Amino acid sequence: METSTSLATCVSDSGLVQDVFGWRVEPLPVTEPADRESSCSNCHLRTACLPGSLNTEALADFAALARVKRKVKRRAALYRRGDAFHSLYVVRSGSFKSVGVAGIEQQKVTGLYLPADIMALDAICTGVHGYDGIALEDSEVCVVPYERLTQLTLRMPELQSHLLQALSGDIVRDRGLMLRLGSMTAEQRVAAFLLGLSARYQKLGYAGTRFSVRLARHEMASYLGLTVETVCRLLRRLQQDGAIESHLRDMELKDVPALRSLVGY
Amino acid sequence: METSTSLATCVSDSGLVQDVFGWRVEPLPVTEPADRESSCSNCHLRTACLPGSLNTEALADFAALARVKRKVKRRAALYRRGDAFHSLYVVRSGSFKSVGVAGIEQQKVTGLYLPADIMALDAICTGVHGYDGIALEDSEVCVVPYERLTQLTLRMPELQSHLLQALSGDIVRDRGLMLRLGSMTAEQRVAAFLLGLSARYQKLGYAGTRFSVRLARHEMASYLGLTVETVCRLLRRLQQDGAIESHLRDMELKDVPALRSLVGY
DNA sequence: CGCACAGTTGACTAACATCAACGGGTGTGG
DNA sequence: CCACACCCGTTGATGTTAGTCAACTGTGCG
Repeated sequence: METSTSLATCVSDSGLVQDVFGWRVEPLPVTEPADRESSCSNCHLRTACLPGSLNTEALADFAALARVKRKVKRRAALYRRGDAFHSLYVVRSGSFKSVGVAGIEQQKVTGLYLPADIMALDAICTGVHGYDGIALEDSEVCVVPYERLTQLTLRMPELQSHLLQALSGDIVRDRGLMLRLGSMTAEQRVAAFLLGLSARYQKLGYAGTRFSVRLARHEMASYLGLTVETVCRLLRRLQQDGAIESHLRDMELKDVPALRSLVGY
Repeated sequence: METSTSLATCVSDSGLVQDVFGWRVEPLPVTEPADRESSCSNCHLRTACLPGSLNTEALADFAALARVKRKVKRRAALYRRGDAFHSLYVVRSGSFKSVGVAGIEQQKVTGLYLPADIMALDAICTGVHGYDGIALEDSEVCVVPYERLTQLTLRMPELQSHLLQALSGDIVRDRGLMLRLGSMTAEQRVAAFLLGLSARYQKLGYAGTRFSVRLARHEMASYLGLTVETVCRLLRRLQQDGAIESHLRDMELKDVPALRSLVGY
């Protein structure tokens, strides 16, 4: 059971798919059509999502395209490194991490995906998934078949524009993280990570000062290019300084300006 | 004068535009139409470039779109952080770096662009350039107006596909660098950087074992998140170990397997 | 209830940054 | 064309940061 639901990310209730305990599990075999009426038109994430501000008829077309949903249990894989790429995935509820390999069997967390984030954009260029996509909690995604999407975008300039923006946005985010990892101290990285998460949650309509980091300490460390111990120590230091309150994965930002000044903005 | 032309990157001979010495120079005021006949159809970079394998008539359309070239003198800016985004740029000859700010007036090199690379993809999502694009030598780019490009892609599925792949490829590269910066030692970063450059030059048809790093030491250091001194020391170490031969910006990879094993592949 | 693992803390170490100094190449101005 | 200055590149000595090793506690799950 996940520790807390302080974030209330509408985790789907009925888990239909069995998962296996542990890190090495098979990807779920097949996609499953959605029985419930869950079109894009009545999705609370719509404005933040790919269809964005499409008009109603265009929205219907897109909704038909993204009709198939898929549930993924905690720790299960949505896709695996090496799998053939066929679809993009939009996080509908829950959260995911992307995991790559760095060096000899060194796993490294390369991305964190929250609701409305698009996964597998990096696989477009090669046709093969370059990273594992692992659910951090019981989650659900909208499956967007890529071939059909690119056909649809030809008819819908706005959608094409959105897709290009999404890809570009990913580049911006990656490059921002690069800047961070390259030339920031460990403390700055941690602070920047928390501020970044806060901003993303705010965009989703949450408060942004209280949230749950869905990553475990070692995942967080991997993501930031640090060790578990230093992450731990730095969180404690930030807490002692009164900048945050942290208990396991629950975070509360108590002094955002202090965090900002740490990062240098 | 640039130190060497060991790479023979067909730098255009006649410099029409005056540049100003130093780091802070004005962006070139206007684009200039190409007088010479320099269509995509007879460009030696074509297969590696955006149009890729378009058929002849489609190629003509694209060539018309990208007809305008622009020369940029060494150290001059193709665009500046904050400039409105209107066009993508494909490097035709020469090379560029993208420079961002990290913290308080800390400049950081975030990208290195060689011939056939597309610049400013990150600006699509915001409509504003997020980084300075600075020529590392006298260079030339093809100007690709973004609005017109997105209109053209609607008629040309292949081109749309190429564009999406290019964007996705950028994500892959960024993420690869992230993996590097995050969890590699300084020596590994340097080795990985050299191997990466080698691969890119090979794709352009060069040998890949002898090339000129167009970045100065401090730029290289910035790009890799290190200091000038450590980059220096590590290059020396690699040279002592017989893995490379380096004289200023001229590099020769003498033992690629050794470099690979350092990085862990 | 107990095991396994996540999280935390402390002592020590290695890696990299910082500070300082110097040769040499490059670009500029005389 | 030459001289000077500046910056690039390099090297050594020292300092600080974060990684490593080890031990312990807390938590969740079987």
